[in-house]
Amino acid sequence: MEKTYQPADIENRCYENWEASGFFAPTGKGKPYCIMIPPPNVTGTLHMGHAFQHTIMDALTRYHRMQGHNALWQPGTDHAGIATQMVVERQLEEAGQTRTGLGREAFLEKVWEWKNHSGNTISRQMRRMGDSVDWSRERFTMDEGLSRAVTEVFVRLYEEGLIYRGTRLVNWDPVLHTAVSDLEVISKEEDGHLWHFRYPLTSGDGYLVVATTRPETMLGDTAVAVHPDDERYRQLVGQTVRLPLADREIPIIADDYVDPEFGTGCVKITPAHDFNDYEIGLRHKLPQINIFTEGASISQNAPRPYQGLDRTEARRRVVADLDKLGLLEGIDDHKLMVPRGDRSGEIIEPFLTDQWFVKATELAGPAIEAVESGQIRFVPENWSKTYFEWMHNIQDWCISRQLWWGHRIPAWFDAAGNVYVGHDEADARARHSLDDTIPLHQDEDVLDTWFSSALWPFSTLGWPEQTPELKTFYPTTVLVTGFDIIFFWVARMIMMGLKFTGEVPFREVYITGLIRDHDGQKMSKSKGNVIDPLDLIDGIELEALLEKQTTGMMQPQLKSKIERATRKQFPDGIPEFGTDALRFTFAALASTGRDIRFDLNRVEGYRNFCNKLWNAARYVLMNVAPENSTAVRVDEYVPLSLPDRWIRSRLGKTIAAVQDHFGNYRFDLAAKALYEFTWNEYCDWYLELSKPALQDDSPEKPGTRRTLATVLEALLRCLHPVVPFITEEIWGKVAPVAGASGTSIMLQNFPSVDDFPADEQAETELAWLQAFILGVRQIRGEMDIAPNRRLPVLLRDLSGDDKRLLKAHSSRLTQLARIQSIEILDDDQEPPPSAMALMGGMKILVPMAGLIDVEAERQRLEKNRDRAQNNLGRTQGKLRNEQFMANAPPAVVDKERAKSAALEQEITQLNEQLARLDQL
RNA sequence: AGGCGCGUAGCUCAGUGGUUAGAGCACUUGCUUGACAUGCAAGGGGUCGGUGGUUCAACUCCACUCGCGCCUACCA
Repeated sequence: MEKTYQPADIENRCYENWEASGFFAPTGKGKPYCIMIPPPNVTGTLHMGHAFQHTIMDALTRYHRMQGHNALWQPGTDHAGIATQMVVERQLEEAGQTRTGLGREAFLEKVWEWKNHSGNTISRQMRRMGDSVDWSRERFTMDEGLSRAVTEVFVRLYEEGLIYRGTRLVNWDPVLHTAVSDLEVISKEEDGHLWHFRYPLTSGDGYLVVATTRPETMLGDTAVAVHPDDERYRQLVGQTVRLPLADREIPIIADDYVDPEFGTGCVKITPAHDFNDYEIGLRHKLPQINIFTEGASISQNAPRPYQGLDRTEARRRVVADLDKLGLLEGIDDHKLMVPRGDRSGEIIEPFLTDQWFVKATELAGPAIEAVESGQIRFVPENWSKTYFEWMHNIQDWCISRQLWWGHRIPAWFDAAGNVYVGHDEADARARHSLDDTIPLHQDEDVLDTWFSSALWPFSTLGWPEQTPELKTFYPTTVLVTGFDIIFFWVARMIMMGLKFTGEVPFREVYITGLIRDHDGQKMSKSKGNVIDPLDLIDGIELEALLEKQTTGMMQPQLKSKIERATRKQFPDGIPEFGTDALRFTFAALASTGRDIRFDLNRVEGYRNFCNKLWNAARYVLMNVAPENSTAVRVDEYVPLSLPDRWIRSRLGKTIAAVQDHFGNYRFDLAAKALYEFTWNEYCDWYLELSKPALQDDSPEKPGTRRTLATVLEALLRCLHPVVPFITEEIWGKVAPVAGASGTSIMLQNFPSVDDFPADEQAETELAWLQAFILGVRQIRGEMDIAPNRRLPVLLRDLSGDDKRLLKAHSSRLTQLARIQSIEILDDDQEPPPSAMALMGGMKILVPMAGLIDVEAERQRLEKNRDRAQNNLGRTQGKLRNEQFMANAPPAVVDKERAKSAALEQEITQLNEQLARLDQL
């Protein structure tokens, strides 16, 4: 073995071997365990959030596979309609082509080409991460099978009246020329203005003042509204005003919606361009005048002078023209929420169009019930509130998109505009008894990508066919995803799953935190703070990293800023950490919080952990490998020493803890338990304790060798779900000497607590040993005595146990504490001036002669005494408190009594020793 | 406006109604100890955001409060 762990060497080799051997496929035996991957955008790349979630899904899958479950981690990707279409359009643009120039069919060919080209990126990343997905079952939302599921669902929902087509106000992206769902609109506060306009009363005397943040929409006003109880305007209700510029007469109406306190208490009503106004318009049967085109310039429904103007230009002209007419009352600065498309970044227009909708309210009921009843459990539980919050206020879901890339809506129109829905054109005709002579054309639009994603848990398993996989793995076990897509995806999967399979799509939803950068910022391309997980695995030079951060930017003006930030954050680029270190980091960061700051130092720490494990294995192999000595016998009885018994007991408790934490999705605690056992117990203590026991003449040698190997072997299995590569590599070498066999660690059983039962006596005795060694080390450390200098040690006031344990373990003590000699003083023997450590009643003394500074020792003892004194004060305070004595459980009182006695003894001993120092 | 979360060591974070509140990183001191300097040993560092309450006992439970953040819905 190499002296340090070199991850790159082994990781690729390992994975290829696993994959080629078919180890990722479900075994077909045992309890089904299934995780559906949240399908990433096929043309994208995996970011840190994916890497994080994949680590968790893979750890769970490997863990359950090792528990003997029939484990399936189902991989796949989605077609990401808008995002992908945008990318391909941009590529066309660079080549001097346009989507419309190419035509639908040719364009789609281009998209498929791009999909095939870039789709590999994700699978390459996943393989590098060690993801044990069943590649043979990989699915894509636009696959034939999944597309059939989409059509089936659409047709059935349509026939049940749960999908309808209608003219509604929707969120319209005027750049992408498509409707988007309300979830795809990001509203942010921006600086704007509030313009006050005068609308002259038709009756001739005076005017009303309305306020607006969007002056250009006044061209489509069809009313002015006031609050019905507003005394100022009550007598005007029913009258009309003359809409300036448009020169239309519009009514003054009364509606509760108006807040009389805000502005002037008069609101202009533009039903075709505002969601609230739209509702008011419906209530009052107002006309809807659509004054925009699909590109948000002024349409022919507006007065001629404004037609064709862009919306921002139209705004300037409207304001200027009103000003000219003396109708501009004033302009105030005003902060308002501006809705922008999450893809285009452009201001979204409420826009009146024909779209397809899902009646979400009807699907929501059972979906709410499924979580309320506990059929689906959110982890952490609190996220169910977010889910309920949204589900109780759910709006109909606009599912049509004016795009080309996606599932084309299975609806056909005749010349009269009648719509016929079916699985395909022939089916549509058959269902509606239309003969072939009637010309039909298919709806041009496609479905929202999330529509197909909502079917993912069952469409990937073959639905609508009743496949064996569906029967076995559905409902799936757990969904692992981020809180940012609870509405987009989780809720919709629950609704669709229940509707079409009658069962929940998953039993549990584990909601992960969001990976943020070191400063707590969300990682995004525009901030230039995204990290490719592969760059942490393989490392990357600063220059290459800068190049990566600043290419393909949407806002090139930020380049220098990003460069500076990158140089500051990663002055030397990123070193190679390896997959396992990254995975361990993700596991360790997976606590219950919802923001996770990614800290490079943590990765480094866990890289060191891998190296520690590697070297522990090196040590074990040096000592157990048959070529160095006789083979370790695992099949016959050998006596086990105290350290052997102790480490086995500790391992058993670690295994139990890890199982517990996996069950509760506390990967941070699992990682911590594994880290602490490996480093602080196995390496720091057991390996050190094994050294004297491995001397040739030691009777403990056989037991120690066996324990070294068997504990390491089991530890590797315990670690494997989190760090698959290094454990596989080491296991291959350790298993044979530990009496284990098999082709791969990933097919072994997870270690069992039963094989490593608790041994409380061994734990107590080893704790004594540790305390002794620590006592001596403390004196050595604080007195600055060289580590290689062997110390003479005197002991006083030993209990029977002390004597017994000392006798049994003096050689261990001598080695680990680097002791020259141990001498037991009788009670009447006056010890020489010494530094002292206390172990219960027993005193450990290190004679000072030439070694120890009296003043330093005095300070050390005083510090210890003061600390003890403080504690004693607190403890005695409690014991003097009658209420405490009366109300606290007896066990707690006893504990305080014992503590008090021990502290008193300690203080007495320390004071005596301090008095001795004074006499020097 | 409503909902949710966070505030613990210099930094990133665990934590429990009753241990001396922990870890990693950083810091100080000493060490090339035959697995590992990606290491070993010892050490310093926190009135657990604030106030009040419940309790024999609060970092932990409750109320209020300050600060930060997120989500949903918004007053034109």
